[in-house]
Amino acid sequence: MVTIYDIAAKANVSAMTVSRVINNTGKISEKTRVKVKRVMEEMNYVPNQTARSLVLQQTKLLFLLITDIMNPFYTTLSRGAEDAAKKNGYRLLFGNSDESIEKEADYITTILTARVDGVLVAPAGDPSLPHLETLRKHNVPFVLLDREVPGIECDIVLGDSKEGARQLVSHLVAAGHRHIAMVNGSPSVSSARLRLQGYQEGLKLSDLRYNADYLFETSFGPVNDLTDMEQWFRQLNPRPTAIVAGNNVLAVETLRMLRGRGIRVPDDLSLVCFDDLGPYSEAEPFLTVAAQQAYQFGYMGMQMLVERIQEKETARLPWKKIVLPAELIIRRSVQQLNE
Amino acid sequence: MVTIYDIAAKANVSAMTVSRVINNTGKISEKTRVKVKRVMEEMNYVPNQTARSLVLQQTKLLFLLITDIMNPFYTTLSRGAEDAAKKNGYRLLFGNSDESIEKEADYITTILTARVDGVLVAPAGDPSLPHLETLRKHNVPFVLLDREVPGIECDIVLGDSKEGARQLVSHLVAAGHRHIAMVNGSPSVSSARLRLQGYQEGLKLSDLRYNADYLFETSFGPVNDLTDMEQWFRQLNPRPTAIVAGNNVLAVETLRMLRGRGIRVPDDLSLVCFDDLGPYSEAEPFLTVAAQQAYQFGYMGMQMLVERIQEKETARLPWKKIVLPAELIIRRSVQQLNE
DNA sequence: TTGTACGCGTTATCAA
DNA sequence: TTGATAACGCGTACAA
Repeated sequence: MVTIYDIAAKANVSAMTVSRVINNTGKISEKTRVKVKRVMEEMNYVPNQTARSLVLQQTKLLFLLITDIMNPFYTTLSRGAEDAAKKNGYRLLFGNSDESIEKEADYITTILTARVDGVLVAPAGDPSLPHLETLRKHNVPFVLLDREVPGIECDIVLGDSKEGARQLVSHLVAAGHRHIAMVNGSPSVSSARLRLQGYQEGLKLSDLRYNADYLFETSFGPVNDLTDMEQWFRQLNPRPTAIVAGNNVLAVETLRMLRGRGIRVPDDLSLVCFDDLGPYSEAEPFLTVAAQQAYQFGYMGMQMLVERIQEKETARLPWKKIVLPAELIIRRSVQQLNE
Repeated sequence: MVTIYDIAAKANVSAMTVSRVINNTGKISEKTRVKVKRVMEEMNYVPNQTARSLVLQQTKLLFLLITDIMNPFYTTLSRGAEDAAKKNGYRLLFGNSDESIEKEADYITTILTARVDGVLVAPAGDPSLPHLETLRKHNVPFVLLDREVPGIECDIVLGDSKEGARQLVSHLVAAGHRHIAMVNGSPSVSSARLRLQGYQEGLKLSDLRYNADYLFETSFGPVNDLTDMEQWFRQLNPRPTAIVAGNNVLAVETLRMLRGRGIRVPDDLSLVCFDDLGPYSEAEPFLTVAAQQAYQFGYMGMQMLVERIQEKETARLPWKKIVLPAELIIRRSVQQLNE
């Protein structure tokens, strides 16, 4: 491994001078600068970030913890975070908790030992609280994404889940639907709770009664075994004419379940959901959705994180909260019942 | 920051003893071990991976460079790599080159300065050669994924692109298609070249003539502007009855282009592609594809990488090459022309 | 079983 | 404008 000492020796200067050339600090004569640069080229010198981090007490490394790397919402969000990180001179580590508190705990350990400068977290749910407290205790700045965690105050980027869900229901009602079921994420996830509330409010606004039997709660991630959902659906009476899915993954899973039972969408049943499907929606504009600005979640969250890191020593700013609206995109998955 | 010295002071032992407790090395009396452990708990000690890396000359950090984080093939592959890395006690950094040689170059720098122990690379294309040579020069073990790069010898996991493409064509021919076009990735990407060869062989096997006009070459990534593809398609004479897409992203883009022109699949035109669409195919089994074992690409590639890292000092093993077969999955995007 | 001295590669501080 | 020295937190080698 080539070090600044190797460079220094070959260039007949001290290691410090080499360091100054590398970092553009201090005053250096043009002559030595050129000479040192040339030697660095010759020897294929690459600075050792590890040693640098050790003395500078910062890694210029940020971490993004998402809950589902297969979900286009999160991959799009990741692109936003990546772009913003790069723009600010940071590198980005990704982690994928799979909606699991246990895997999340592992990543928290990784984050602490890797001494990253900050973290962007989409928490697995309310039980993430101790993880966030750990980060706080160790002075690791973090910004929450997409989900609130009761008990912790921090910077956060959220979607307007309640309003989005309300719009989805209103859209269904306007199309003549009266029996509207919901397949939602776990109630331990704040966005799931708000979407349920929005669903309930939407019903109320149209003088429809909320029926708990019409609600199926699972995880926001892929559902390995559909039998529970199938059983829930089979015993619904009367059978709903429409289903609201709490997110895109659950919409896909619901679609899968319905297909297994020979039920066509939208002919036999209408389906809408939160979050868009990325490129698939463009290719095949099928699902009517409340689309979130996924890229912005990542980009703005990263901006907030970087600001928080850089203002660490200065005045403590109040926590910031950004709420991004969801946009109703009407496509073909809803049948018009009232003509 | 709490260091082993702080622990040592409070526990009335030397820093070395603390280090031994942490790493379970050397002989330590049960009494001091318990005492040290307790103090570590009390003080919320977290080992400093940076300092550790500096002295051990290894980071236990691996890097996965993919070319498209929005592509289900790569996200699935990532899951495989992640699982295998974790199983081997490594952490994983992700990077996304966006099919761009320039962004790839940036990541190569990141990789070198971060001093990761090894890299899994899906190269952007043949021009990636200097990047790989840089890694080689700096002694960073790497394994190539999905794409070969002429001029470099290394471990690699490939899909059987030629055979997969041949199968897709044969399937179309069997359905009565005679005018089969192809939308493919850049010829500077080895898998694109092989898929083109497979396409040509497939035609030949059925005594069909290869017509260069029927080939449209672009990037394997998202196509921002569809006008070129549209123009290509419009001037085709006779108009093909089927299109083979070089990967899933291009299939989606082709679908988008066709939709823009009011052409329905498969009614007006049939479409098949390399790579599956992940969960979407399950929900809506539409596209007929040559599916690759994406998860295995990542998992096996990571295994090879870890082996290569660990055998770095011992005998130099010959380069390994794994070729994974593609599986034809027949769905609804091909119209039967011959009844 | 435990401790001391040193080095990993870099930068900050202070002196020249 | 340049250099010598110490320090970042940890683990290895050797000594006690």
